[in-house]
Amino acid sequence: MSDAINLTEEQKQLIEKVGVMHEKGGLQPAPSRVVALLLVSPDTELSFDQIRETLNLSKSASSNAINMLLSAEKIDYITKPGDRKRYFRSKIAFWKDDIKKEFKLFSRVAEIMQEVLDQRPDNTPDFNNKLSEVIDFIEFLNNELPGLYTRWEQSRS
Amino acid sequence: MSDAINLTEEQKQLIEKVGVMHEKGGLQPAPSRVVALLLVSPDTELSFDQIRETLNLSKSASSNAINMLLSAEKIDYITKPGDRKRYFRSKIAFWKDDIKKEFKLFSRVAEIMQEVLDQRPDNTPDFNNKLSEVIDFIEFLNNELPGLYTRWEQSRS
DNA sequence: TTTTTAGTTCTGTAGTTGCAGAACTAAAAA
DNA sequence: TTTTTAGTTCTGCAACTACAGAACTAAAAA
Repeated sequence: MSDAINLTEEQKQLIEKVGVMHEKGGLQPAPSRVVALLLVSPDTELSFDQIRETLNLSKSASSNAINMLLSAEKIDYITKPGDRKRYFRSKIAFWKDDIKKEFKLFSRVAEIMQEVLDQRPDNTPDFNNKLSEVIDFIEFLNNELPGLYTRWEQSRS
Repeated sequence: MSDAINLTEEQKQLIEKVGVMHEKGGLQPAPSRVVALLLVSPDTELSFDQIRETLNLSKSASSNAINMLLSAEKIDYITKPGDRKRYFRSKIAFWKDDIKKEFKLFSRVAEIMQEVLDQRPDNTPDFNNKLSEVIDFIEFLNNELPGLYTRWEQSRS
């Protein structure tokens, strides 16, 4: 008997689409399919074997993908009393943390660009000014983020 | 005689750092080094052979990297009268276009998440609401972008 | 105590990436 | 006309990725 989740053809295609989206974001194929499944599946908490059999992955690929996603904090799991299995689920609810991380990467870019600017000669002022603009705008964006959140929350109440 | 640009050890290391930054952004190693060189180099307009020899790349790697960056619009080039060479330079001045592109990718994510939401069952309201929040916030961010630019420009005048 | 469960870890490999080196090319110069 | 310049394209390969399959393991159940 199979643990595989029953999915429509549309749902399977959507998992591929969401999967490819995550691949473009730098995630490997198998972990991408796992996060995609946990977004598309009607049941949002799936066991190792449900994931494995629904996606037709080997045990090793499933294990590696799941552990990868756990340590990247893209998924977590719950357990049920009297059941040894773990039930994995998307951490989509913590999307604000993801966006914060994204902005932090942006800030890191600004830091490196500042290093570049610091060592540039003075005889390329146009170039240097443009570099300075980038850095300045990223820092501005970063300062604006908390305000953006509150304005967003106000806008929907 | 070598066309290689004279760079300090610090500049060479900074090119590696900026290069790795671009690799994390999804660019391949050789193109990453080329954009990095065009940011760090005191001279901002470099010929094919200057790039090639400064970075110790083969001709094929240089050619492929440069053409890749040209079609991605990360670099462009100028020519000089009576000189057959092209002089390549960073398009950092058009950083606003890059950020616009970045936000467009974000919007694409929201679109796909909307597709996911559209087909989800009603019996997972918490999950669905969180998905809806993500979509809503990304759309909000997108609408805010023009306003952010003007406020940034005001903040620095 | 043996068996089952719920995975993890190891080994091998097909496919892909990213480059070097060499051959090639089209336009300009000599 | 021949040579040089400024690249481009082709061929081959070493390294890496991403996975399958099999062996293994620790805890719980029988």
